Amino acid sequence: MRPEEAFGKVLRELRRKRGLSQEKLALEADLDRTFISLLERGLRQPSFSTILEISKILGVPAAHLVELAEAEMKKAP
Amino acid sequence: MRPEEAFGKVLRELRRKRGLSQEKLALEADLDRTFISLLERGLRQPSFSTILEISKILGVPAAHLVELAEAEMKKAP
DNA sequence: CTGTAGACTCAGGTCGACT
DNA sequence: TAGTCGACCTGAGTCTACA
Repeated sequence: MRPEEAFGKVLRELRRKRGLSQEKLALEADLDRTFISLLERGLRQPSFSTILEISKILGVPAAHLVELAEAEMKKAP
Repeated sequence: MRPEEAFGKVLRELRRKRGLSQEKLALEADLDRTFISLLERGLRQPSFSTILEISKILGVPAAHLVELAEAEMKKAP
């Protein structure tokens, strides 16, 4: 599983767990809604600061987001 | 402290602790030496996959790298 | 609410050369 | 060994619009 896919999967799971729409998340993270869509589908990858922004809104440390993505990648290398 | 600076600081510390030159790190991480230089000085920020590559060579989980950078940012917000 | 597409800007990342 | 410069190319991130 590629990094973008792993990140996208984790992002979608956490966002839904928070009951947030892509639009709401995008708005609060100061990003574009279409970009969140691309990220979740693994078609784009985030930069470091984007990871920080998103994790901030999701209410988890960025390290945790990354940890989940890494774990996801190890499932199906 | 901006994200790029925090990441750069942590990167430089870990790299030196490993006794690696920028060039060696760049070579193994499949990146450019000048880009490592820019990263360490906080003039550029890494993408997600770049964080993964670098942490792999440094022998730490990417989550740990991010964690250290986050901690660095909290020192002087 | 989300996926998608086109067009756009700017920064991520490369490369060669010089200090 | 590391910093820097200039040119270059790709991809991160935006915006509008439509299904």
